[in-house]
Amino acid sequence: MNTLADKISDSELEVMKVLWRAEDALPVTEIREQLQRTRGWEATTVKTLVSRLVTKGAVRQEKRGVYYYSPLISEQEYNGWATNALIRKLYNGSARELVAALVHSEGLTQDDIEELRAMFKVED
Amino acid sequence: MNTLADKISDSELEVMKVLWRAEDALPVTEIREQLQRTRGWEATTVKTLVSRLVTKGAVRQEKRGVYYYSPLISEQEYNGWATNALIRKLYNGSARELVAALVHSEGLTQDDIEELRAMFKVED
DNA sequence: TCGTAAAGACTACACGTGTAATCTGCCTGC
DNA sequence: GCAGGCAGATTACACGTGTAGTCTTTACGA
Repeated sequence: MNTLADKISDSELEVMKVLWRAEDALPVTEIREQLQRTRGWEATTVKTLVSRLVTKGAVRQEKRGVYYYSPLISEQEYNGWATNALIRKLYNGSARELVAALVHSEGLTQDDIEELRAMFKVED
Repeated sequence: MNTLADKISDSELEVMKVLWRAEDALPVTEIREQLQRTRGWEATTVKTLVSRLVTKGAVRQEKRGVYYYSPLISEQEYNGWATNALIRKLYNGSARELVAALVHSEGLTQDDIEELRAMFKVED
């Protein structure tokens, strides 16, 4: 229902994405550098976001001279939670309804549909 | 990108749902009654939410003695926008990725999958 | 050795949101 | 005609979020 996941804000999510992409823990300098380029954020902004994530328990902080940060929740977990939240909010909790809506509303291209059909064949 | 849709808050969405379910415009009294039961909200809370929706342009207000309210955006539109926002935020803009994630993560039951397969067959 | 820069902590501040209370004017029933 | 109640407008207020600035400590280079 309400876990860590729905407490991560949009800006914080950008930080999570950086951490998810990294294979190892990152010092804030690294995170900052990426987000400075991609989002134009100031160093302190990034620091604030990282701190909030630590407080929320979504990111671990470990001291190796300077602090290094690594995610405590995986991208799959997060995406799963967020997606389920949407499904509950908009589609009466039915994932099938969501997919049906996508199919009927041009959210999917013909190619997507081909791929998905293949996927469904494999699934059982 | 950013339309009306992403400006409707969670509480406001509850109001929209009431309006979407109604075939005709509703006076605030009606809306309030439903939300009082289902959500336990005070009358003024409901009024605030409705007003904010009017300000945001998501709901139309017309005076028939007392004010009557009706949605200016449909549930399909809204769901479409919100779903696409999620897809952009979490799945690199690919609806197919979203569906793939659902299939792989037990979001769908076996029955759902059956139904979806049928749906895909019909789709082309 | 002293200044300067960087890391980290603390503070800031406006805006949206959830959730309401209060005020004011009007209509209705006694 | 007066009181009470309801519609509508205005105000409230704490919390999260986006986006930073400032203060403090520490280490390094000149």
